[in-house]
Amino acid sequence: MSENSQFTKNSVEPYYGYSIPINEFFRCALSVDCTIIGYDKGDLKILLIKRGAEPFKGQWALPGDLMYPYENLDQAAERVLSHLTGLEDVYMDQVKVFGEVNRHPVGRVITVGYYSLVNIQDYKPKASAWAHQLDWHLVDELPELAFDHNQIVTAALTVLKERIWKDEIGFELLPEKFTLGQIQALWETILQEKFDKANFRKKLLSSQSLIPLNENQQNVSHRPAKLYALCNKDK
Amino acid sequence: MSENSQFTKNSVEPYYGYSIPINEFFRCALSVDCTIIGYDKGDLKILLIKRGAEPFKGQWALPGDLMYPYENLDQAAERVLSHLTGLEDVYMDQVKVFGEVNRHPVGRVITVGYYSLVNIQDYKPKASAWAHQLDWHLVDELPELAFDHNQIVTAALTVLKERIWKDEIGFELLPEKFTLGQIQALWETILQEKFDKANFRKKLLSSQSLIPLNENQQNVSHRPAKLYALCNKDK
DNA sequence: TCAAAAGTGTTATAGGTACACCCATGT
DNA sequence: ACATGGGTGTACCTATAACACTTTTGA
Repeated sequence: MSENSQFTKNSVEPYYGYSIPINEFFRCALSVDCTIIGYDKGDLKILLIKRGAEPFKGQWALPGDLMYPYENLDQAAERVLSHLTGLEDVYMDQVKVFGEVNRHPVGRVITVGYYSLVNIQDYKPKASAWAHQLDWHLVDELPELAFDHNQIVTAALTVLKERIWKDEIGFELLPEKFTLGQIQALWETILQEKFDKANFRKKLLSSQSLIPLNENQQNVSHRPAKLYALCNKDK
Repeated sequence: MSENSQFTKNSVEPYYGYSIPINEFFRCALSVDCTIIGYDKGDLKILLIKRGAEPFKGQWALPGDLMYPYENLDQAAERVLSHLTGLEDVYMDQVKVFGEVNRHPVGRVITVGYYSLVNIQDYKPKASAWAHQLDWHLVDELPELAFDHNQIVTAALTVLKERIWKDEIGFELLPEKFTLGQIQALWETILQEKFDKANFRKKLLSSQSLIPLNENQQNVSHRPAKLYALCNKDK
């Protein structure tokens, strides 16, 4: 039971027999919070902002915003991401809704968690009034975040793990041209698991989702690897 | 862009630079809509109510309700289900959020889709003021539903299919004691796919999630099948 | 010449598919 | 006797796991 509500469970009847004025229901705000995941030299990172205003002023948080009256949730999430990174057409998806009564001190704010995968090389930081400071943080060294944002990150990473094999995502975290070794290292980082090199590449190549390029790695102190590109997804 | 909003995209700035009063954000309501799935003699069914009030008066809809100020989303969903069926401790899970701007004619209502699985035999209908009429409808013969409820049902069924193997759910739709043939028929109905009898039972029995009982089917005009019960889930 | 990572082949095994067959019961 | 669904065994095939080996580069 929330302290910021004068209504108790016993005072209400369900549906069309509302014991409180209908207007009392229209007092929620919706927000989106984005877990923006990047990959850099073998490490998974999350883009965080330092909050410039109360509540949780000075604390790190996921970039997010209230949903405006004219937009739907997906649009709000895309707006947050594009304002922050300047990137458009980035992979994004819903994770889960977080609706605990007291999760936001200012009022009843229900948030929808999103996650997106960006290639850190493409990312151009755009500091702005609402994001005084923003930085990539190592995924296993996250500070304590504002609100329930640590929970949102955890849920986002779980969803990513579940979807990586099935939907063949994750390539968004790599440059356009990549080697099989890079994919393997990335998936091993995400799934926290080691794979046999030979078996991994057999499986990946048989999936028909990679295009082999006529190009090799350069300036590496070992046999240069063949570069691949992602097939335009048909499914 | 919604017609019931006086705000346009160009008039706003993101986050902490709000160009509209903060109160304008706290005008949403949250609702839950439950896709209650049952299984009866080889058919999947969904429990629908006939709406007794505008909007969409007289039209079939998913049972749902606005979320009260004192409760969180899961609690709201449990309340809807328990008021409707009298059942407690039923399998339930979030499906997805539906937040299109104009999805609800009365105002900005964002709904969270839930789905739950109930054994029709245990179900005791509880007609009430808000549900004048309620009935099970065959899943492939659903009428046109109020709001975006057809979309919610589709999403719920997709989630069910995705989770059935991984999480070994679906048993909730069967009586406490069941035969392997019954499970196979159920899964074939849900997944719209036929399985080889021998292979299906090998796979299921090797999963260690069923307890064989010392009991058989009775009064069937063929060899009576052994009854099984679901193992208390440990994972 | 060495380290380091790319890249390939071979074998064993587990799991899945297809299908044939027998069993117990009510009518 | 037969229809109906329960229940089992076997042979085959494919996916994958384990591991050994060769190749190409920079230092």
